[in-house]
Amino acid sequence: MIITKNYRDVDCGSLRIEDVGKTIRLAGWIDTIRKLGGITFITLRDQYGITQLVVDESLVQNLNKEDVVSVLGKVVERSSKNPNMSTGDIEIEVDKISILGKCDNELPFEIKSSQAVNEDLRLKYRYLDLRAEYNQKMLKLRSDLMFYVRTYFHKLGFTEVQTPILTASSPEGARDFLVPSRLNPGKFYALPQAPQQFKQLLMVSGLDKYFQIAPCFRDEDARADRSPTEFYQIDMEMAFATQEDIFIVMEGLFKGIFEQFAGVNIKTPFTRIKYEDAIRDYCSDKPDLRNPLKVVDVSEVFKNTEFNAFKGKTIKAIKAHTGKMPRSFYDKLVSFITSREGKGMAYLYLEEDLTFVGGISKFVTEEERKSLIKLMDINKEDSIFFIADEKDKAIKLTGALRGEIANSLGLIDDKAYEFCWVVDFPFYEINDEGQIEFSHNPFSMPQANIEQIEKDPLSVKAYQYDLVINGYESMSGAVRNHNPEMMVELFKFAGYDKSVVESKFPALYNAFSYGAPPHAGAGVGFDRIMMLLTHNDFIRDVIAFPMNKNACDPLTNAPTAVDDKLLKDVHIMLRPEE
RNA sequence: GGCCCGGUAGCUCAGUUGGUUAGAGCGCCAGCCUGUCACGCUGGAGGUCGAGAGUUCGAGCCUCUUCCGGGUCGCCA
Repeated sequence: MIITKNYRDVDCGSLRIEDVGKTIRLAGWIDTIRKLGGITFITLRDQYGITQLVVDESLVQNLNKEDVVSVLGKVVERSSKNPNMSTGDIEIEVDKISILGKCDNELPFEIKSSQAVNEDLRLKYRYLDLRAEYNQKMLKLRSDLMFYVRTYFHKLGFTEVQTPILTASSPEGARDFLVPSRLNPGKFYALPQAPQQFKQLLMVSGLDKYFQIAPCFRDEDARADRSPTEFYQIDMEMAFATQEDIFIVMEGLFKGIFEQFAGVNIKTPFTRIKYEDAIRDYCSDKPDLRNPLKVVDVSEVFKNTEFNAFKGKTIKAIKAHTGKMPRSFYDKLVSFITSREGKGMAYLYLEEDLTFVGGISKFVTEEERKSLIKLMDINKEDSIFFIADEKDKAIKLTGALRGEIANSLGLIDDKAYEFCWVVDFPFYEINDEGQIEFSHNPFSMPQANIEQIEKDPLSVKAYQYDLVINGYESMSGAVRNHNPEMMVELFKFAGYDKSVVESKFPALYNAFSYGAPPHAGAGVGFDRIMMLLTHNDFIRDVIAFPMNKNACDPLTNAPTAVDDKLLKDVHIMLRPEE
């Protein structure tokens, strides 16, 4: 490691007992000042650590916490050592203190405990927030992770390519961020949602293996685990590759990352779950496999029910060993469901004598009771939770309920990592208007030929895969369709004619008719990996300068209004809000 | 855009049924203190209770409007 030496000889984390006797200079921020009458202890902090200074009363006038200072002194052995500090065996007897940068203002919050502070204030003073030890570690981890990823792909012979930031708006996917063109009045660039088309063009260009740690931009609303504006993606693509080739490369990457940075053993190959099985067993296409609960469809059991809420509905059930629980336990789950616009949640509890009590027990016939116990393998002191609704909604609500039940029963080991591939996504789906549309993206390769697709489009799967870690979709990819004629046919089933393909994706469509290799690839959410490694549920906590929920940056005040002249340059006139 | 939660000292929060001068911990300032390491002890300063309107003899507390922040659904790979 290099350390600059104009203001200091060593950093604040490296002095040890064997340095005793040296005269030395240190520089850093004043972390704490503890005055004990004639003697004062100061801790000096930099990125690398903390060193204690012993200072005479005469030298500490005018010193504040967070002043940046350079000190000259002698390393001495402490009379009372601190085993919790790496530099705890020694301290510096200070002869001279020079102030390099004064901290005149009272701090808006205490740096050590900034994690507890209102996020908006932390973001406004992000440079102070970042001084905290946990944030210094986060920045270092991000850097080390980036380096690890680059090294991994370089070792495998991948080539990193920078693709454009100002590009064309694409009609699929999320809302684009637009940039007006000064030289082309009335026209706009779009920031890329992902380098998707460019990396496929690189395959046509003859690049065998591409990767990039790419900024991606999507103008959609934020979530705790979703950045509202921009995020980084580990983007990769390989020519002459199949789904299996991608899995081998990416399993190696994830195994390496989690073994190196989380210190856990990762077994490969990862579990694979078909999309339809994930929906059946977990009511989710991104199942958290740390959660042991499974879903059972019990619509058949209740096909003759007299219970109004169940009549004619898709009924999903989850069994969990709860023991006797107070009414409030179930009420909380019911309100969890109703807050998601579910009609409710029914439940039953199985007593020692295997009779149902509570909830909807009086509506359950003897025949239904027996079928349920058999079908769901229910034992005494289990609860069963039911969601009854239209099919899609029942699946959505049950998926969420499965997580909520596990959380409230403490069934999830928050230090564990569970990986699974979700594969065989459907190529098409049917929308609310009864029309066939692409379910994922139209450029993935179907697992069928055109004749088969024509017979039953909705049954066709795509070579489309996600990697799910602890319920987070952490990677998504596909084998791409590199055959332009087939692509035109596939668009036809979704109601688009050839001209749509040609006009919406001109570069890709044209390129594919100049000799395109079969290719496949993936994109990994870099920030999501950071969240998983740090066991953090908030994406803004793993980004150096994040924006808030409303896509504003309290530090720079972005976005800002601009001078009329600048607007004129780019041919823009603002329309007043209603 | 919908729903839920929050906004009281620099920070984190408490504040009862609407009732006297709105409190605590941390931080800050001052004094004491020579082995602390979240130092300790004593004292002090510090408030437009997010904003506006209403109800009331009286509002931090009730009602309405509005602004700001967070979570979530919609949206989003």
